[in-house]
Amino acid sequence: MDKMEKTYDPSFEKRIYDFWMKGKYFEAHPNDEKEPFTIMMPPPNITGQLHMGHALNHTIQDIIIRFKRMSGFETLWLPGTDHASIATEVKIVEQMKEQEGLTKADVGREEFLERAWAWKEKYGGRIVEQLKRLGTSCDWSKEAFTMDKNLSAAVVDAFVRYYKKGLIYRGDRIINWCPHCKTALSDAEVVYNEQQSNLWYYRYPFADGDGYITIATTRPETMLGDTAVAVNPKDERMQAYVGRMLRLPLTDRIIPVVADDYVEIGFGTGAVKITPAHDPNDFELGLRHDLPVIRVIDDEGRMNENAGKYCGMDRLECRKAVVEDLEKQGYLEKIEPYAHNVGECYRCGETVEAIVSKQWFVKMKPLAEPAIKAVRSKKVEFIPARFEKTYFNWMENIKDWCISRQLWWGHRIPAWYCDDCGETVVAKTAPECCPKCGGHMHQDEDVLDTWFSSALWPFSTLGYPRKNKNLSYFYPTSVLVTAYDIIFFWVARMIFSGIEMMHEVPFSEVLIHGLVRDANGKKMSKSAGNGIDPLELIDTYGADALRFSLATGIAPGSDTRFTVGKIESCRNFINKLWNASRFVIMNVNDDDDLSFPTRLNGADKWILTRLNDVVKDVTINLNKYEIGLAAAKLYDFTWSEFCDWYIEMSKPMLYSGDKKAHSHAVAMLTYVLTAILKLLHPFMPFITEEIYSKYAPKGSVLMVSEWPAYNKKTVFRKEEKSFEALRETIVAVRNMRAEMNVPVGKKVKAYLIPADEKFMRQAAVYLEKLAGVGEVVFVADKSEIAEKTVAVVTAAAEVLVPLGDMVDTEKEKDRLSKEIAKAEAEVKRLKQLLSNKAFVSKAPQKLVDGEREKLAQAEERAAKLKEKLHALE
RNA sequence: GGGGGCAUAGCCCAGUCGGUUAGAGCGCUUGUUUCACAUACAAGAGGUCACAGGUUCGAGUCCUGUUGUCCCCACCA
Repeated sequence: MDKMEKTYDPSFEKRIYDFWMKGKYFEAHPNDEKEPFTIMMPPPNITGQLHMGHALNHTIQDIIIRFKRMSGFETLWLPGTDHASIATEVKIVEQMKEQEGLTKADVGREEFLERAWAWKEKYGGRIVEQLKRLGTSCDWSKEAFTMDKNLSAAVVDAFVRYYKKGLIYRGDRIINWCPHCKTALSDAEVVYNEQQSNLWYYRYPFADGDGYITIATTRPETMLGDTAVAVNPKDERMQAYVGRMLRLPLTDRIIPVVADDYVEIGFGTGAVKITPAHDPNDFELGLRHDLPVIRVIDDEGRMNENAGKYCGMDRLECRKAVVEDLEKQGYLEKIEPYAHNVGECYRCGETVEAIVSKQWFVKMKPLAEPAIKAVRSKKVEFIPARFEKTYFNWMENIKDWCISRQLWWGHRIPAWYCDDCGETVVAKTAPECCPKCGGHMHQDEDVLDTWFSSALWPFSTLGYPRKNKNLSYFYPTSVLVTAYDIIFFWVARMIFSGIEMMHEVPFSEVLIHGLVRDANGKKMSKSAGNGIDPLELIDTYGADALRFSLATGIAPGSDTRFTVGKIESCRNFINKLWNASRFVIMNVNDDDDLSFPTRLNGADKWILTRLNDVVKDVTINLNKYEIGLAAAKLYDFTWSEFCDWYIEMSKPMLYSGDKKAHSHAVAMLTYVLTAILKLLHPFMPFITEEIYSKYAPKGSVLMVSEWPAYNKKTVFRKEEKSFEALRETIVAVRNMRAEMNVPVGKKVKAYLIPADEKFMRQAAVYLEKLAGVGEVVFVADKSEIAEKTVAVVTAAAEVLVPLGDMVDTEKEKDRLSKEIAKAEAEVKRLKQLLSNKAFVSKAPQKLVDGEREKLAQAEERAAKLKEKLHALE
């Protein structure tokens, strides 16, 4: 046996991980003898560093995958990273600017991409190494990157197929534009934050000089692009104005007053200025009324030539100027303070502009329909189910997805345009010349939304579009594990992509977890500086402790707070396991026979019964992804039952000097310990493997061992009950000692009137060891006892302890009275319950019988206690 | 505007098909350096399960409403 240190020290974790890697235990291969179980890792961004969110996400996945592996599945957990188009590009641009004062334009596309790949080489590996420290059992031989050759092939394949089916189109639409990143964004990439601003009221005069109409706006500068004013057709105040023309202030443009339901009668003045080029609603309204679209803001967020004298100004600067000019020229009616939501770029925080621009879009309606059906028909199940609502709400109201990005880092759009005739060709490879006129063709400059490639992740990582064994064996995958904040970005898009491309949903279950918050419930973020570095926690407490602290007390879909106290208590639990194991292992002698004992004693039968129940429950919990419940059960069983009771009960046998008894005890201890190690392994893989290696047969590896099975041959309900009663008795004696101030070390004598003499004679040794009873005298009748005693009454026995001078009659009377009151309250409650005819007739018979038995016990206990009290008076 | 979560011990949270004495952890009180572990052991205190109704033999759990709180979506200028 290896020597084990007194205190658990997690420094062996790296050694264990290397051992697993060397053994290739993480690798999965198509195997027709086994059922596959597949998880696709949500690929972290190459720019990312491991944070607590990753730690939680990967801990959950690893628990599931290790559990399934031990349960006999061919388990594939496929890891990888995401090129994170915009996030990475933003970082590289920042770095170039800071370090060299260079811009993208300075270096050019080719050199920029070289830098990006260099960045990927340098930082893409960083997060992978960090993941390994957590103990993740992914198949690293299949590690993927969204811009790998074959994954890029999948992207092109998907784009071309969508295009040919008419599901991808190019057109002028209003899109979200980030003036800082200088790219289009999808709706999902815009976050809204409330800002304090004003509502400006301006008078637009009628062209014929007769009166004016007042409009209210939050964006005065866009008035330069106004092409109409709209009113509600039902608005009686406005009806006379419809069809009349207005003279747009600061310009010489004449614009109409149009009627449209979009305008809310009660808001503002009831008249809205319409800027089709810079507002999504105005754009739609403009289409309905065939209004001109006049762009006044350019890609940099500056006013363009259509803005007349304001040309070249930044849009915020222009706002000031326009506000000033309108006031000077007498158009201002009033200004009211107003709070409203402003869209910001999810990557850089810049205020997003709505701009009309030519972009590529995915037509969503035809894709959304089958994706909705798949969830409705439970082909894909969300856990917890309430997230289906979020999903439906999004899918049912979805607009077309803008997928082109004016960036360089990403998958270039496989579209070519003819220099001469403008013909568009979408193909997997570059056309040599224009099929129409033979002219030269150039490729679209833009790249695809990074989420376009992530949407294909469940099959692109398995080699699609190449037909191969991995793809047919491991697809569709089993469960996707992710936080709720990414359902729209990723989960929804994987579902429709999988259905469209593979004709099969990408996964049958989506396990949603929450976010890791700080001790005060705040979201951890870099800017707030309240993030905790998981790597530091691993250094201090070990990966096992971090994992267990994240796994315990969590419920699917709910956020969890992380505190240092929590990880400390988990570390303490691991230390407990370490020391319990150390105790077991150091008691194993070379000549001990460790085979399972043929004759079991009462304590054995009790712990085996409890173990079976735990195996059963934990297996059910894990199959239902109830990770927090499973963890709590194991914590409790290991500590409160195995350590606190079974190990203590094994000591008399271990120290008896009887070789056979010693063998028996260590055989049982190692048997239960092994089961515990297996059950805990998914949660704390390192320490369980390490402990197991100290005593397991050579070559036996815990992580690929078999998951414990419920064995009804080792379930003993009668003994379980007897032992529960014995435990109760021991606790009651300890309690009595504490109350009567009996010194800890003092052995007392006890008269015993047992309920089951045979059982108690066997169990008497535990009273001595665990309750400090030095001498047990079995008596049939209390008349045999002459001394003054303190009485403890339980279902297992009456225990009468003479304490000599320490017996204080008054104190004992008080104590007994309290006990009697408790017992009588119980009797009263149960009598009431059982006198309820409806309960007796309608409740399950088993429950009623149980309550009857409880009543009988409580009555007996109360009677005995009263007798004792009587005797003292 | 629409949707959802949460409200349980001093604190932070579990609580599975509704089952009758509501559980951990931390903290608190008391005692213990006992031969696996003081990162420990033993004993204990501490709860009107937000509030009001309802369904049920039985409700922390299901339904309705109220209050408080957090989040997501939409974006009425």
